[in-house]
Amino acid sequence: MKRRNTPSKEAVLHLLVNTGKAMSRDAIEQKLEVEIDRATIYRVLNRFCEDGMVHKIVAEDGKQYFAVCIKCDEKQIPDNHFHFRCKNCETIECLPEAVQFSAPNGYNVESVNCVLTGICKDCS
Amino acid sequence: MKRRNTPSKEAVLHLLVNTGKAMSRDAIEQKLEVEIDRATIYRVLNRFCEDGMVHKIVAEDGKQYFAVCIKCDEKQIPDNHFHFRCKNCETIECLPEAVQFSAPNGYNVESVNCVLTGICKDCS
DNA sequence: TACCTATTGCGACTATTTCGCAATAAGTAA
DNA sequence: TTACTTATTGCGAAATAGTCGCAATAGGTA
Repeated sequence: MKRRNTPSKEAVLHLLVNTGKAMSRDAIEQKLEVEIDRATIYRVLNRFCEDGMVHKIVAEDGKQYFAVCIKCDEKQIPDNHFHFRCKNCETIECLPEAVQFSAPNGYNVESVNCVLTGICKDCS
Repeated sequence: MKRRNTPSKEAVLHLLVNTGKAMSRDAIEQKLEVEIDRATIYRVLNRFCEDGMVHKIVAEDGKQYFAVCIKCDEKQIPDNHFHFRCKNCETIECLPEAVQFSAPNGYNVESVNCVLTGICKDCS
């Protein structure tokens, strides 16, 4: 299953890189200058996740948010950092702080999904 | 808006207390002996949340889970502890460990939603 | 240039959660 | 007990997010 370069992939990736925050499919679709189908956006994003270029967070609103995290490569578990979701500007950003936890004996943690919700620096 | 006692409320609350884990509306509906409407279950659960008897977690699957947390009263922010979601038995439980974080300056955290996903003690 | 197949767009579909409205019933007071 | 107020319920409809199958399109390679 070799990947191919397409305008859709490039547009979505550029948008994520430029924004620097985690975005929902909805936000991505609105900010895109090209028009891309809903299903395609999801497929592109999920492919990015599979390839480790992007990570996915699920916020308190139950929606998926996708972000290119610059520091991902440096860590073993890529997305074990906190995320901050601003209720005002509706964005999610990756916080530099890593999530510290020690699961009880017998619990095997495979992934971490930590979102702090509130008002961000720019909005307060 | 005074609350009234109804069989539906009692049934849902008893189930949550007996189970001791966080349950989705789906799981609640299946385990209930009485038949209660979907919408009613949601309304009952959300009322419990408003009253501080129950807290809500959103997991990586985007679904809402509700739990009576015994230790809630002892803390200021009620649900700032980790949750563990088992991919095998499909349950979510409250872990005793509190979430430690320090948001950057200017960020105002109002709520915390931290879910660790993996295989729980009973399933591994 | 031709070919293989990854990718796209479209439409339909599932699942979760919410909402409006009329009917029911819990709590209170007479 | 009876009457009354209104919180609560059930039902149907609807909003929203995300997925899937299929035919058409278009990268990449030979």
